[in-house]
Amino acid sequence: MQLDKVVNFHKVVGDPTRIRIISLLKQGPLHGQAIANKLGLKPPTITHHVAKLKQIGIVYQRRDKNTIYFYLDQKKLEYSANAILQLGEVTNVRPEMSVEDKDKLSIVKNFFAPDGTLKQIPSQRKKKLVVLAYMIRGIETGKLYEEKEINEYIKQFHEDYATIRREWVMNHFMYRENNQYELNPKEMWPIEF
Amino acid sequence: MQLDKVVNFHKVVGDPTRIRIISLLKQGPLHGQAIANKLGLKPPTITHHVAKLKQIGIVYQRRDKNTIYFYLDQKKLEYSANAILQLGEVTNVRPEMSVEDKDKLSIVKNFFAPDGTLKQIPSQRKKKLVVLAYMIRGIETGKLYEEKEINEYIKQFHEDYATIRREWVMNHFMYRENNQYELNPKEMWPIEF
DNA sequence: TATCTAATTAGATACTTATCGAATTTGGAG
DNA sequence: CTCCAAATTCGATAAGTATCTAATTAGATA
Repeated sequence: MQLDKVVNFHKVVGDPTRIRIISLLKQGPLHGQAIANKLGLKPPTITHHVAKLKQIGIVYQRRDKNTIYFYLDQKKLEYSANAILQLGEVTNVRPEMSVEDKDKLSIVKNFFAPDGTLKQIPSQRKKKLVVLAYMIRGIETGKLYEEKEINEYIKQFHEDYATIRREWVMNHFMYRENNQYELNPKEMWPIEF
Repeated sequence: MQLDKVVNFHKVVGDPTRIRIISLLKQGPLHGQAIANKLGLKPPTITHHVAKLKQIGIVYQRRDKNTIYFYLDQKKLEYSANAILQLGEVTNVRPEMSVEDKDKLSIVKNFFAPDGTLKQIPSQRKKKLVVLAYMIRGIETGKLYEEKEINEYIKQFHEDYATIRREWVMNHFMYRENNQYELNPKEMWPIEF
């Protein structure tokens, strides 16, 4: 049961300082000192709170020189906020499919040529999901992609980018909103990877 | 800003015992002792937690003889869980319309006959909302109504029940799902009442 | 009215945690 | 290598709170 996860999400979010940080990051990424200034708090306090927000996965960071920028993962936030609504639901058997790591490895070996291209799209659902998850590794969390970019990226594996792109969206690896694409949090994937 | 409200909601929900109570009540109403037994806790502890759940409006109670049954307000839970997602949004100017109490009173006096029937449906938006909110008093929180029941209820005020029913749904006083109707939490109403 | 049951209140204890100052670490830049 | 700025870790303090027992209240029934 992911009951603990739900509890922890709300415990973390149920703090005025952290809600204010979330509000700030919603407008765009910020670095630690900037957050501290805007909230009238000291850097150690920000580290403390951001650590908790990272722990529940709704904030991630990227480094630029000496400065670390913190980003809000809106999709993950949305997903986590809604988890409480499906507490007792039968559809709670996520991940739908559990596959042994060694099986994943052999599937990948079978379907990809030595040059890294995909020989064919598997027709078996399980194998298809493994291949889809494998290929999506290069897509970054929190980044918005144009359809063109996605297509270009997929071409390194296979010429039929349209099918693969559609499979990604259909199987909740990605999210599509007015022609832009975004990686979904792994919790939404139909398979562990 | 309802920032405090959002914080408080998550603070209250971010506790394992209270999440377990929510899960229990999701399956149907229960009285205090029953909850205490199921969770292996003492009655005072349940009182403590339920008080908090009531305070944020997701639980309400109804008395039957000496026993008090606690109910989960699912719609309110849903609404509150999603509030965090609209934190910085412009649409945050709820309630859309603020009306003085004395104005409400005179609107009600003008539009309702001494026998309690509605003389006519106001065309002015503000007055219409006041009248709609006034008539919905008799609809109970958390109860599911068939369309027929709603119609019968409205007829005590006005013969054109279809229009009034439609107005209630359009203005978020009620929620409709596969031909059943349910009162929305007051936070969703376009007016205070 | 007296009595019974469920619920609540009050007070105590133990545990958690938000915040800060001081010290340390990290990763460039000169 | 040395210096610098940003971030983190550590330890202390103060505030908050989940849980219990014991005592009290609220409502119904006889």
